[in-house]
Amino acid sequence: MTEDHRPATNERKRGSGVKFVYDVLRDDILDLVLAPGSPIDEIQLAERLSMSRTPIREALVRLASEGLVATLPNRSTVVAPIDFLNMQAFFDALTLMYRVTARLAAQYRTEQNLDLIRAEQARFTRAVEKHDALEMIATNAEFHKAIAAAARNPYFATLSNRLLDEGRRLMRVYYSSFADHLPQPYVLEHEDIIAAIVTQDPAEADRLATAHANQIVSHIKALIARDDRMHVTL
Amino acid sequence: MTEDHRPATNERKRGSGVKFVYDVLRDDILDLVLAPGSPIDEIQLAERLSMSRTPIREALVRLASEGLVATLPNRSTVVAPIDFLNMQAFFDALTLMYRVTARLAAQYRTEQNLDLIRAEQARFTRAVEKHDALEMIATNAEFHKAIAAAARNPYFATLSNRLLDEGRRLMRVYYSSFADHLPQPYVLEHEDIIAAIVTQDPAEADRLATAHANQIVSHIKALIARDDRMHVTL
DNA sequence: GCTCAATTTTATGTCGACAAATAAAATACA
DNA sequence: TGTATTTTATTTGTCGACATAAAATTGAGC
Repeated sequence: MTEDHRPATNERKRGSGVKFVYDVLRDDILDLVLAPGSPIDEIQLAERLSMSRTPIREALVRLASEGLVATLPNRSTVVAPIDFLNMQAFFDALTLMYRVTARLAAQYRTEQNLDLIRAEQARFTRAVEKHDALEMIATNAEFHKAIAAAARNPYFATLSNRLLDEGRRLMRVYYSSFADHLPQPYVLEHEDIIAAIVTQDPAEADRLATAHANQIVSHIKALIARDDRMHVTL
Repeated sequence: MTEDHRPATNERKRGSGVKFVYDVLRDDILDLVLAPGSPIDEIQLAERLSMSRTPIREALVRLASEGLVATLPNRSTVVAPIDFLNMQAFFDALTLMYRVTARLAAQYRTEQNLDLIRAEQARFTRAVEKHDALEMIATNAEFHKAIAAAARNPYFATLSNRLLDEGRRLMRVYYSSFADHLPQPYVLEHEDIIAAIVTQDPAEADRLATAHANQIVSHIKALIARDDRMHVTL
C-alpha cells in the first residue's frame, strides 16, 4: 500500500482531473515506482487520488495509446513491460531520431531554443558532477527533448519524446540497483552537438549525433549483456 | 443530421464499445465525412450509436492522443484541422519514414510480409485501372503500411501509420472535389520498391523510396499550389 | 489426493444523473 | 441603436451504481 505524498489533492479545478492522473501515473511509470508488468487497479487508484474511476480510466486510455500501459480486455491494465528481446528496434529508432532532430535543430533553431538547450545541458552537467545517476538520466532526456523541440517537427518530436521516456525507464532498471555514474564523455559530446547547432551546421550535427547515439547504444548494450535479465520480459 | 447506415449496432459485446466508436470516428475523420475543424458533439454521437457518453469520451481521448481530434478544455472537441502552413514538417517525416521502412523491410521481410505487400499492391493497381481516386488513396496508404509492418519496428510503424492516415486525409481534400486520377508512375515505382525488398537490397530500396517520396511530395505541393486554400487553416 | 465443475468474488465496462463552465440569449443602459 | 450585463441554456467533467466477464474459491466425483 503505497503512501501518496503529493500536494493536497482535495481541491482541484474542474477539467484538470484527467491530466492530473495522467501526470501522476506517467511519473510513477517512468521512475519505475510502478514496476513494468505490474497491474494497475482502477479502484485503488481512485481511492488514493480521491476521485471517481471515470477520469482515471480516461488517463489510462491515453497512457495506453502512448504505449506506457497495456490494456487487456475485460482484465486489468498493466504497466507496459520492457521488451528486452526487441531492443534493436528501440536502438534503431533512437539513433535515427537523435540524428534527424539534431540536423533539423541546426537548421531551424531560434535563440530561445538555444537558451533552453543550454539550460538543460547545465542541469545535466550538475547531475554528472553530483554523480546522481537518476538525475542524470532524467536531465539527459530533457536535453534531447529540447533539441527535438528546436527541430520544429511535431512528428519527430512526438516519437523522440516517446523514445526518450522509454530509454529513461530502461536505464533506471540498471541504475536504481547499483548506483553507478554515467561516463564523462557524454557531457563533452553534448557540448559538441550544441556547438554544431549554434553554428547551424546540419551535417556536423548529424555526424556528432550519430556518434553520440552509438555511444549510448553500446553503453546500454553493455549493461544488458552483463545482466541475466536480458531474456526475461519484465 | 447524418444518417447511420452501419450494421445494426444494438447488440454488441461487452468491451467492444470504445473500439467501435473509435473505428467509426476514425473512418469518418479520415474519409472527411467529418470536416476538419468541425465540432464533435458527444451527446449526438451517443444517441446516434445508441450508447452512453462514457465509451465515446474514452474513444475521443484516444483519438486526441493520436492527433486526429483536438480537445479544447471545457469546450467542444473538434476534428483536427489540417495545417497547411506547417506542411514541410509533414513532408520531411513522410519521406524519412518511406526511406527507413523500405530499407528495414528489405532486411527483415518474411515471405508472409511479401504476400501482404503484393496483395495491397494488387488492390492499388486495380484502383488505378478503375480511375477510382478515393480507392487509390486508401490502397496506397495500405501498401505503405504493409511495408512498414515488414520493417519490424513498432516505433517506425506507429509514426508511419499516423503520417499515412494524415496524408490520406490531405489527398481527399483535393480528390473529393474534382475526381482526378493519380499518375501512372506510382504503380511502377511501387513495383520497383517491391523488387528491391524481395531481393533484400536495402540501399536500392532506400534510393527508390526516396525518389517515390519526392514524387508524391511534389505532387501534393502542386495540388496545394494551384489551390487558394493553402493559407487557410481548415 | 487430484481433476473438473459449480459458485463466489473481484474488477472492469457501461450507464444515467448531477454540477460546473462556457456559449447564447435576453435585458438594461447609455 | 449599439454596447455592457445579467440570465438562460447547452455541453462538458465527474460521480456513484449496476451489469457482466474473468479469476479465485469451493465442492463433488473418481
